[in-house]
Amino acid sequence: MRRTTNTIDYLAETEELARFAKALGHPTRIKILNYLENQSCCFTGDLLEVIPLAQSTISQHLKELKAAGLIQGEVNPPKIKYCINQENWDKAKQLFNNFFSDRNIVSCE
Amino acid sequence: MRRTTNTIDYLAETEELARFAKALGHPTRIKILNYLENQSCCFTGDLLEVIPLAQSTISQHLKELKAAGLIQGEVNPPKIKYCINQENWDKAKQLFNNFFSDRNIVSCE
DNA sequence: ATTATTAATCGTATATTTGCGATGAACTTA
DNA sequence: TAAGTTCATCGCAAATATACGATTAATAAT
Repeated sequence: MRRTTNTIDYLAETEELARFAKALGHPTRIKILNYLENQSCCFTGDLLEVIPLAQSTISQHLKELKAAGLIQGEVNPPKIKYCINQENWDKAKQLFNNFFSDRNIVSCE
Repeated sequence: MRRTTNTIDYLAETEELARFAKALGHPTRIKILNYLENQSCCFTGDLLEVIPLAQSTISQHLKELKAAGLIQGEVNPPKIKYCINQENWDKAKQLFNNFFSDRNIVSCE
């Protein structure tokens, strides 16, 4: 990409919200998170039974969710147990909540 | 992409949420929406003063937000007045709210 | 009619995302 | 030690996203 021109200064909150939103921006990842919301935790193998994608593809989605901080993995040899990262989950919840609540409805011009 | 193998069947709600999230997944679009939340409406020109990107780039971001249903444009020659689409805004708010609230916290395994 | 203003769209370049199969790493079990 | 299980990572292909400048379209003002 040719963004040589500018490095834009966004508010930290703006970037954080965008990062969370981006992580949520794929139906497979929503489905994974919905699964985790109900199961509290899961292993990659569980997801393979629920989502018809290659193991490597699901692993990549998990990696992204982990990078965004929404989930965390805990080794439980030979498996890895994935859970929602409650701290960041709450942070994301807060950010989205604020975002949708800040609306200041006034008549236009 | 090589997704010849499967067309995955997601819940309508899942796809809808992912679509909204994807639209929010870029700091420029968050900034635009934050601007609209406070101003109620704006013209593309207003945004050019606030965001150091080319006019065509901002126009593209507006197009995406419009495609996601989060904003709407009303011709106000020779300008175009953009506002938040309240109906879909509320729908998105509801979807995110449900998503973050559905968490069923139980001990693991 | 001509010019100015505003914003969309086109064409292009590059980066990122999504997906797969194959392979590798870590640990268990036989 | 050898084979099995589980998951990450690599390498690749194709699609999509991001950004820009140039152009076009629509309307207003002169």
